[in-house]
Amino acid sequence: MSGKLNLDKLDLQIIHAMMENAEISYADLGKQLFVSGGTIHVRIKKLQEYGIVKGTRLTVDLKALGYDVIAFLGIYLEKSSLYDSVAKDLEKIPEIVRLNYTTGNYSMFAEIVCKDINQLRYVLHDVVQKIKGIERTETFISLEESLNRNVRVSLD
Amino acid sequence: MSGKLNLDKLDLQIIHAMMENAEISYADLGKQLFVSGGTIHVRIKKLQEYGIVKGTRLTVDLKALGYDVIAFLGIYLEKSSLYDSVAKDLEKIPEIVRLNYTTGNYSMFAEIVCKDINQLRYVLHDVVQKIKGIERTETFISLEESLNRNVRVSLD
DNA sequence: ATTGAAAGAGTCTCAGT
DNA sequence: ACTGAGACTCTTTCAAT
Repeated sequence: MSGKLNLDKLDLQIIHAMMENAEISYADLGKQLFVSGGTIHVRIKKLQEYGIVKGTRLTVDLKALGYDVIAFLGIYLEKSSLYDSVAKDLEKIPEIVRLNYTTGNYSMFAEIVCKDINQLRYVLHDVVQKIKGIERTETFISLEESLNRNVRVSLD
Repeated sequence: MSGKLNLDKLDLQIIHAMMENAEISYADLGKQLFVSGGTIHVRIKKLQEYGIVKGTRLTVDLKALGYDVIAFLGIYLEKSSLYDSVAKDLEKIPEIVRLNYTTGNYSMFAEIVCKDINQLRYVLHDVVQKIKGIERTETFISLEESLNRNVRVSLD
């Protein structure tokens, strides 16, 4: 299921190109890679079937939509065995957009997007802190996002 | 430039729907929202011109592509005035996919994607640690990603 | 501003190689 | 497997409202 499948150079070139520009047409991408648009189509279909290409996601200007606050949460659990249960509770909070189980200081790491500081305070104090199993959290508010990009996949 | 523009309910409904499913056709989205496909098209063009909709991004299964390690870095700077210069150096590292200037313990927060632990060690020790202005870093390796989604934009 | 239809461009399928 | 062409679908434009 997971692990590396047998992807050839063309597969990797397609992924590489589409991670830089997801909107390129099959015909144009084919020209760039010296194959037909039909071949690009077949390969992408295969990559989707394998679950390697999961889909596309709309990227928006959150600030312009009134979402002014991005924050990161370092979460301490009472017992790390509570991860699954806490994760399930955190997933129910729509403002939480990312959640990772991590090594190091914190048991888990979350990212949260809010309209303003008041909403952040509400979510942290009245929702997150009431979840059973969370001991305490540390909040890092983003003052500026300088980078947010796809990883550059190598061709080998 | 930034700040809220005059977006009406339809604009927000379009953004809301496309953040859940970026691949829906204008015709289908129009049916769902009781307007024509042409209207959807005009609105999306406007949202793109305003820079509210920035584009789409391909999402892939990084593990399947051999990128087994996601880590978060808390970065301490010697002086926080060095942010811009350090940010510029970090941007040159292709494995760094995200960078935020933050309040709290760390001066900045980065996300890094690597093929394996060896590559992570190389990037941290031989590249990141050699950047002028970085005092030290703390590394949080993700053992599991339980959530990675778009924020759910509200319709008001 | 929105519509509906026509033109243009892209995706998808398939027979041939 | 890849190609090229045809069928199909989607995007884009535009005259009318």
